[in-house]
Amino acid sequence: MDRDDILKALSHPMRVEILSWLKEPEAHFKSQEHPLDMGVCASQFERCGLSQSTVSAHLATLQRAGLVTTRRVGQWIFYKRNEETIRAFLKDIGETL
Amino acid sequence: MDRDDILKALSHPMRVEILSWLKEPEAHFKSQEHPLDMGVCASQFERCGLSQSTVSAHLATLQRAGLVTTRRVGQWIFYKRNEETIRAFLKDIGETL
DNA sequence: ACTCTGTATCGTTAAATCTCGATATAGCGA
DNA sequence: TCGCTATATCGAGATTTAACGATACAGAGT
Repeated sequence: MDRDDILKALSHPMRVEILSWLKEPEAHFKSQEHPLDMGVCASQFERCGLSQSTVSAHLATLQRAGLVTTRRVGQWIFYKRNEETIRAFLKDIGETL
Repeated sequence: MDRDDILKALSHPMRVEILSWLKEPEAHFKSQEHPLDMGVCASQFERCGLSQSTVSAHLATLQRAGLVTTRRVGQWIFYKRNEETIRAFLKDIGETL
């Protein structure tokens, strides 16, 4: 849990929004072959209007910061919030600020 | 209270550290003519090793985000945490993430 | 082996950020 | 008014970031 890395990751509104969407996948991501509790398929995030490569880069940034975890299933990669890291970060930032 | 602006302001470690220092001014800023509860004099922050102009820019960023307030007294400008905004931000980010 | 789909990576361009020294501005005091 | 101190702003260079299209890679199915 690197606070600076996480704050950098959160410094782009789209990445914050992605994390927020992942709190309630069923509310924000409708049609997906696999059950949503496996995670959300990467391509689903293109609904934000950015290109596939840009979305991929944002997801990679979130993963490097430890805010999401990924799981490959066949040709798909599913993204989930990393609740543990997120909780640790919120605790840390709450004590620091 | 603009969450995106605040997150951008917090995306530089030095600015987070400045806010942290301001939690306990007496612990981090020793000799100052005026009482520390007026705020901390801008020049005090140069102890971080950055140049005067760079420190000034960081302080301006924090102020634009509403994280600190300033008060001019004579030729000095005193910086204080804006506890209200900080609290509001922590509440907001805790609910968003 | 070939193709299709999903995702990552590359290369590039534009814009933003960080840092500095130099300069400008503002207020104090002689 | 002049000089001194504190702070802000300017201009420039270096680095980072964001975005895109194109391409590479990986897995599934034919």
